[in-house]
Amino acid sequence: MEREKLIRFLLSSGLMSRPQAEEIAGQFQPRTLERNAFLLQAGRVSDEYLFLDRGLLRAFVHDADGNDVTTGFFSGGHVALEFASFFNRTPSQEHLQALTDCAGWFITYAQLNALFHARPEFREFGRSVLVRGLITLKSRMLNQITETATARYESLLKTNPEILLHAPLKHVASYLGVTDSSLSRIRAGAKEAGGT
Amino acid sequence: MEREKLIRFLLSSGLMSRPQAEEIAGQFQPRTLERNAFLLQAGRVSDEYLFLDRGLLRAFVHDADGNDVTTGFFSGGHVALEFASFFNRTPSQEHLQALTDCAGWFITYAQLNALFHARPEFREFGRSVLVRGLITLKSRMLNQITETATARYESLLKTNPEILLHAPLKHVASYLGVTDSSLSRIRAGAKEAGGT
DNA sequence: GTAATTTCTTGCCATTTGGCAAGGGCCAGT
DNA sequence: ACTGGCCCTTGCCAAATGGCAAGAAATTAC
Repeated sequence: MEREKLIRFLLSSGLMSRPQAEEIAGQFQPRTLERNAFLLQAGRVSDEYLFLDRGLLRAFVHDADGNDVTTGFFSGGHVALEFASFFNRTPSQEHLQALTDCAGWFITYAQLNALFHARPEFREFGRSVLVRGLITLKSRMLNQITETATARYESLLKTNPEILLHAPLKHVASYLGVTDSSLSRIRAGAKEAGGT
Repeated sequence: MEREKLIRFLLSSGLMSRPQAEEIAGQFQPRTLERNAFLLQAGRVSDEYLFLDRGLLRAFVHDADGNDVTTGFFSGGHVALEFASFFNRTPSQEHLQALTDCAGWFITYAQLNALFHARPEFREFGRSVLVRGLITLKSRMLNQITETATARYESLLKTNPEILLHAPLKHVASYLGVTDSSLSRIRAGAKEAGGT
């Protein structure tokens, strides 16, 4: 079945049985995005809880000086979502844009709440997604504070190489908290060190 | 009633009525901590969902080089908790330690789940606490990436001055991602600029 | 009250990173 | 095929921050 990846994602939490996962997955609707299309624009309220099957998205804001700052990447097998806007029903600060063609499965806020109400196991699952988001962000923060720019780049290279294949350097740079010229030099340095 | 601050915290989400908040608050038990006492030690599983009435706590880890890194501060009026350990029932990576004498109200994991099950409005509230945690951390991350050390210090000074009153400089420094000597210089500079 | 410990500051210099601008390569649209 | 626009790199120098060590100040322990 085409929803297999979504079902496996629901099961990955260890909080529900396969039949339960299949039934929940049945509620999701297909969603595709072409490269450069926006899943969400700043100022709008997010209404799609999207599980990304394949493709790559990035989240970004415009900072005070008008520069783009990439706040996150979402790759296949994960939920691609601006939690704050979706759950609080408030206008998003962020844009979510496809870096490559994307395909996935979504449910709306109303559907999600109905499912939370009806299915305790899905409730638990929803909580675990939020907690995972917190854990990821926390470890990124710790990495940001304790590691040099070079180490942060190498760590991204190890854990999320697909990002570096599809995202332009400047997006990766602002995500890592360095300028694009610095990242270019870091990358040049890494290549040289690795090649010797 | 002494639980008033907790009740007001429950109400702050706008997700329940006063009688509901009062009844939920009644389930919490009092908790005090003396300065330097640990609410949670790394390696143990957190089992107290603590609302902090007054006092100040800090969360910290030991990084690869054996240095303390402060990952967060918790002040009165907020939940002081290591979400990952509490919700996933896994050993904590972090220590939570009182910087001043503290007092608050807690419920255990079992109690919290029973309440989530029995009271949909408390479930929603629990979710909103998680989402707030994510928002806070995200904005800290953005601040870390886009602002200089000086700006980060000044922003902390504005939004959480109580931290600077009670936490030693080195803890604040690692929280802000600078060395303690740099923070000392930043502070000297700010004083001078402000005083002129 | 005194000694021990921790905390904070400061000087000196090294390292890391940023800012700017120029140039080359590559891709997309016509 | 041409052309304009990104994308990436690189040189030059400036600015920000770190590392280390010494000493003053404050706090804590006995």
